[in-house]
Amino acid sequence: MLLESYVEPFLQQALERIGAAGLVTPELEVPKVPEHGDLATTVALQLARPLRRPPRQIAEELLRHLQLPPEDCTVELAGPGFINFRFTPHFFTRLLRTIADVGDEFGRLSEGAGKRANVEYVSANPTGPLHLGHGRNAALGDTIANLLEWCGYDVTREYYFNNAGRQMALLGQSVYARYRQLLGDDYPFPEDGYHGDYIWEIARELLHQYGDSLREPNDEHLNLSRRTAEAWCFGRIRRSLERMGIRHDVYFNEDSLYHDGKVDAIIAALRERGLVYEQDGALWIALSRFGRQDRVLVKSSGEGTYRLPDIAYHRDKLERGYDLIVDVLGADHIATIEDVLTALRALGYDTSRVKVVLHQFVTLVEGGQQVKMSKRSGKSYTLDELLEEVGPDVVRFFFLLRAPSTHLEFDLELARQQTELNPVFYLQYAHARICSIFRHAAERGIVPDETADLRCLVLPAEQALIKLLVRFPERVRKAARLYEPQLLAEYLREVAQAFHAFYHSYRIVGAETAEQMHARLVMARVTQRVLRNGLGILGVSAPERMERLQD
RNA sequence: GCGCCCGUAGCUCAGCUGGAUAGAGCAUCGGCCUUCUAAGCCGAGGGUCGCAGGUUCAAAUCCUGCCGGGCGCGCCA
Repeated sequence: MLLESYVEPFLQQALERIGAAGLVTPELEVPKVPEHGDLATTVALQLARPLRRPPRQIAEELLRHLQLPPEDCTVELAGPGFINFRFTPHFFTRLLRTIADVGDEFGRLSEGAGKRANVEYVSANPTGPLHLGHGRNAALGDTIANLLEWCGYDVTREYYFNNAGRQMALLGQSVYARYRQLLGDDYPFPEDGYHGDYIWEIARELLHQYGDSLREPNDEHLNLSRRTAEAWCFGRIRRSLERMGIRHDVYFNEDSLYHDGKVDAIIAALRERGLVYEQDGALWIALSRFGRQDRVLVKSSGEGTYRLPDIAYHRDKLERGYDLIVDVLGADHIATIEDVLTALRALGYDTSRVKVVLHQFVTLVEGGQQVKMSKRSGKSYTLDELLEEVGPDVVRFFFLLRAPSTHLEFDLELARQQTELNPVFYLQYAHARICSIFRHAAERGIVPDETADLRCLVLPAEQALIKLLVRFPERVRKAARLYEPQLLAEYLREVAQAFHAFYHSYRIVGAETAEQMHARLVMARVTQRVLRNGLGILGVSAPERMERLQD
């Protein structure tokens, strides 16, 4: 961003001089190989057609009009018509000075300042412990929220709590059945009941609290069983999330939508616009008018389907006036969320503020065998177990390393095995190393000079690191705009790599001159900030020291 | 059958709104610790980017078709 904004005016001017302004939008990109410079543009190639001239000739002419100060940047023509920009070492040390002066909060952006964003994530049904798929959703959603905060948004983290409907009744019945069985009664277990071990646990709690006083299977007792189960599951979910460093600002209860009339209001609004009709005793929403399928909103039993409160919930979020609403959802919600948004558009809402981030499923592999995850059968591998085995940093990083749109194969054996060599340690180690350098300096009574002259940082290893450091804000922006945290994770790996490489070849505290030492300390400080801030966005800790594993 | 996603190195995956020689980690092989932490550094091998067309000066990237895998498509959530 810094480099681009420096070049753009010069390029624009050159385009005007050759009479090609407006024909194409001049784009600048970072070449893949360093030999091609720090920035490149393909405008000459793109202009070949409209100008009906060979691209190299256009490039040559542009080159004559590109008047960049040679002490900052040199320009060259390459290949079929690329124009490459190469900035001078001095230019980069000046940039380093600029970003060093920004301070600890380097990377913060202001484009979202004054705007409010709502990020909804996890939103797992309170019918059991979280499993791995929820873990991915949690890591992704929380990181997206962090990214938006770094872009300046005022972010609300929200959990939509599905505590109404048939599934909750079923959960209560399952627990009640186990409770009765604990009492030694031959009580039938519900057909599609929840089979997990935790159901027994909740039943034991019920027994512990109420003894055999709930033996009569009436509504009150079943309701009590349901509420106990709900509270148990919710508490367990919150504890799991807290272990991952996640805390939502708002827990939105589905049943509140029924209590305060928001569900009825949706029906009334749809009816008013003629968007619903009755058939077979049920109330349908006419989505086929908008290229989708008609769906049942209210069952013939009088109960609403889940789509109904979902619409009410999203309407509520829209009416709360957020500038941006992000839904982080598993791939199985694709059809549903489209129905919801279609319904809201039909009601006259502008849904362009809603961004749906879909992530694919997590498949669990153990010993080359795929493990099926099903909550009802109770055979799922829980997020807690994973957190226990590899720790929160590894869990978060593992989930964030993949693009949301790709399927994530989670190999349990590999995860256990790789605890000691997980890529996350690579980043943390670079941070710990820098902390160690500052400790070392302090032990020697060295006070880093934050205002040091940086012009001596001209070695390739130093320049390579600086070039990466100046890109941090832009990478944050990009990861945020695309909702793809793995872009940031990959960038941080590059930064760590560049620092490790520098560290291996050169000394900081033991540098040849004091000037060099202080300049390198500034560079190390900025690297430390980038790593700490970047890891913070990913929700991964930045330890000040790490134990040596081998000798 | 219809919809969404994926197919890139032995394995798991990056590849930025099309760009110059396709990358990383792990695994394999070879070097490097009297030094601010070797959870590190340097190097090597390893690819018909699923297949076939199309658009383009330029395709892993965009379009179409096919093959293979995942997930949805309920008066379940």
